[in-house]
Amino acid sequence: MEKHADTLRNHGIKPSLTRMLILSYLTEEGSHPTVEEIYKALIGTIPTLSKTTVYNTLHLFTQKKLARAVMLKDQETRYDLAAHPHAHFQCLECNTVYDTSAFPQLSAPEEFLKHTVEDVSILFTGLCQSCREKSSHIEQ
Amino acid sequence: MEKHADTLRNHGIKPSLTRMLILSYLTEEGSHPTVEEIYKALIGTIPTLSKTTVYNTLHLFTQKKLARAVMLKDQETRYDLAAHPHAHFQCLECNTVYDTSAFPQLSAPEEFLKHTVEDVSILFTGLCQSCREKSSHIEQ
DNA sequence: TTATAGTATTGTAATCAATTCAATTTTAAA
DNA sequence: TTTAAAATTGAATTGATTACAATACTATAA
Ligand SMILES: [Mn+2]
Ligand SMILES: [Mn+2]
Ligand SMILES: [Zn+2]
Ligand SMILES: [Zn+2]
Repeated sequence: MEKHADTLRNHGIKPSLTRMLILSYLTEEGSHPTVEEIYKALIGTIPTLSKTTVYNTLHLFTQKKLARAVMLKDQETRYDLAAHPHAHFQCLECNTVYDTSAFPQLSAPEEFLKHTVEDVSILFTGLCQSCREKSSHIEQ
Repeated sequence: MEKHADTLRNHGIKPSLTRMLILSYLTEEGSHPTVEEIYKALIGTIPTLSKTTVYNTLHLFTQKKLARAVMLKDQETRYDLAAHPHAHFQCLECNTVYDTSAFPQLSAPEEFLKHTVEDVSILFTGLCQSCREKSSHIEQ
């Protein structure tokens, strides 16, 4: 838990209990959680927790480059820690999101060199292995 | 106009006037328009146009691979023709979206080979040239 | 300790893009 | 023309997000 307090301080965020628990959830529990998921996961531990606080905290984390909003084919915003940049694959059938361990090698387009590129998001979409096997089992 | 009718037919879409005008707008007018923008642009020409029809049409175009929903840091979904796949750069200051002429060379992550990848989205974000020049002019 | 100011958290109301759905209109085939 | 299917409409609703004012908490100075 002190580890999370340090992480917060390192990003210029004062470590409150709520903030530590949200960081803890992002670090150890669910992957790419929504505000709703985080709220439901923590309301047992922090009975006074407000959904607005979860929104506020994630905005703060994002601003301080501790977390980032993942770009996915979803209506609800999903969040990820910013520490290890990586690409995503999202299955359009079951909506599962898979991570890459490393960031894919990407040659920057010359046309964008005149701009100041701060970040890159890469999302692969398609049918995941599990869904493909299921559907090939159904269609004889 | 007959060109757009052909394009629609080639994608298995029956060419109605509304659909041709929406395709025309995507092709010739604004870049990465929202539903709202398309609606406002066409309501003069089709006074009975419903926003629901614009939503329906864009969903149909997307399903038939004629258009695609562009993934951007925006609350409103923006649309693009699917014909020429390309990456985007979005300025976080002025929100302008720039296109690449070609799709950046991207080595597919091995971890995703077991899935069936159907599409890839690439978004660069940062500060565009114009905004950078403006801000460097202000700060002496 | 107490007062005070700044920060964090809360809860309600409002916003707004997107969807639902039943009614209506249009189109094309019989 | 009749009829069925497809396309379009518009009102109501959903649901994520934001705005905002009230309350609670924290830290520091008197
Ligand atoms: Mn991830
Ligand atoms: Mn584009
Ligand atoms: Zn799947
Ligand atoms: Zn800009």
